[in-house]
Amino acid sequence: MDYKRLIIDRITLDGLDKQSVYDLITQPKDASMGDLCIPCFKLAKEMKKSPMAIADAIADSVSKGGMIKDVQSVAGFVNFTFDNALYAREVLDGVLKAGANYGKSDEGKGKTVCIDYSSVNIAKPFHMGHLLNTALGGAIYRIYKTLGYDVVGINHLGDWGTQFGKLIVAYKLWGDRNDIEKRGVRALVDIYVKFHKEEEKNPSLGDEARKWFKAIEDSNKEALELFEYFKAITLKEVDRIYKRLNITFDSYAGESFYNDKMQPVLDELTAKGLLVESDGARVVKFDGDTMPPCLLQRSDGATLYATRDMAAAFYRKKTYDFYKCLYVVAYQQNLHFQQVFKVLEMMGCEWAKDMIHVAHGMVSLESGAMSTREGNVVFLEDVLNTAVAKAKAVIDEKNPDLEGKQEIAEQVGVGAVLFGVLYNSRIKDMTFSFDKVLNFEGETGPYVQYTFARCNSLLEKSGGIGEEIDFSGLDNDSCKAILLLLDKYPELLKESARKYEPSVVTRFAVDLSQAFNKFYFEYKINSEKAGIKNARLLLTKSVKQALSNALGLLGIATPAKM
RNA sequence: GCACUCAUAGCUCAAUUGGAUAGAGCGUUCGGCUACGGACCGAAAGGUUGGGAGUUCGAGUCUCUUUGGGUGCACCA
Repeated sequence: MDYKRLIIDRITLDGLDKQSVYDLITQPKDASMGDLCIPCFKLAKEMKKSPMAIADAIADSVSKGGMIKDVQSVAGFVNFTFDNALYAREVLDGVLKAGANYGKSDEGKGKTVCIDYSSVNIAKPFHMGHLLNTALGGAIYRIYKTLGYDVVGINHLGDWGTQFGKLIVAYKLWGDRNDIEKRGVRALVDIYVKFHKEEEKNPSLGDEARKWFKAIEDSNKEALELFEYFKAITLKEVDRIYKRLNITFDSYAGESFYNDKMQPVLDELTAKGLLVESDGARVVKFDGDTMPPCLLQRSDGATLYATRDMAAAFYRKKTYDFYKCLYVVAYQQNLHFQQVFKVLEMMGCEWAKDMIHVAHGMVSLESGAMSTREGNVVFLEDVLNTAVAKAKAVIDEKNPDLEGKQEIAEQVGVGAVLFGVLYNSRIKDMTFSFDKVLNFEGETGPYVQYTFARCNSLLEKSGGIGEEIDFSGLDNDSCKAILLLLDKYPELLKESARKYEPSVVTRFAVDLSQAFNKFYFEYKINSEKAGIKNARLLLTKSVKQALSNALGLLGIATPAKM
């Protein structure tokens, strides 16, 4: 229900621009002030009256009754208070009728959003940095889908470049097929690290690597076979991780996919006179040197990262005709995307404005920045496994007779890790530590899951929700706080999408859990008489539903018991 | 050097985008199990929002400046 509209309709004051008043309506910071308010300060200029006088006049003109129980003018604010019982019925009805669809919208109908995320590098470990990226992309993917957009999840595989030459050399020197079959990417990483160590002593290895990469480009049979083999090994492992994280993609078109799609881009740039030679290489320069030039072709004719992204942009526009194309990539690459987007704009692509770099912070270790070459990485799988083991230990201690312990431990452990990386604004850097990941108390995934299980348990033990409902059982501050949160959820989802910030959803889940747990301790539910009990059960059921919807968007499971 | 970005409680972070007395969690101290699930709840302590100036009815939020951290600046991705 649109309560803002309701308020507007009740105001009978003349000479008021109702639309601008509508836009001013907001929730007071302090709930004791009321449920919605109009700060009148902005109206003061046009109306040439003091904010206090305007607030007084508006408040006086409002007819109370029904949903609007009270109106107060305080220091330039008009504060509206709802009738708690009516409001409760309205909100709970909305949540429960919609069920799993609560929060859904059709604002994205007919619009396609491409999301480039995860973009794993072949033969490199999937570490905590990738998790932040992947979890963000996956959540944004689901949030946009919920808002009615057609979403295309793209895993822009890092499956091209000289590192494959290096890997082939390393494999031929030290590779052990059995070991690779057994340990997968870890075995590849080991020989990759070894290559870089040996290369320092023996620089000719680098030439050898370049030779092998050229062989891949020339479709040499042996080189191509090994290349495909490394790719298969990596994808198998990565798919296993995606499955645990509830991540899916609609396209795996990566760097190698664009090999034959770059020349047309270079041709067009040349035709438009944008591509110029500089020190033997070809670049696009920017007016007034606002940015360093964008390098698109090396002096030896080879293409670069930016060239591939240009080709990918054109391909995506042509294939999907996107409304927006998001790149979930760490802020390290700010300049790169600014350059690529600007070049597109200079080429006359009006859709360049729809390209958005959703930048996020970087994950480092306490021992410094992560580096595959130096072997300073924490494999995500180890993190997940450790978290699951901890969850299992906690279950063994608190709930030893629980059925399906292993599966629930998986849901709780993985949920804790996912929740942890999605809790802060995406731009924040994070230093990974096991202590943080293994904390299951406070603002964490397990806390929210626990609250969900608690709701579930209450409903299970209630013996069902009867017909008789007395909403006065919800007429208290604790319930009110819950209702306000539930009511706000659809709006929060839109905010989350607009800002590309899954943390809005994560924080909602925590806020709602905190509000419910407070209520739970202050009031009895199942031991109350029927009318009150049923009203509180409806509230419980709504909270359970909202938590489930929110965690679902984050890719986190909701075990009924834990 | 230039560009981007961050700075809020001891620590990790919020703050409805310019609104009312800046809020949570962790940690610390104290309290609550005869459990509708203690992975919980309550209370206390903890702040010159890095510093300075400005814009206005009002600034953690906008502008300028300054300090400190992170990142990036040509043939890697």
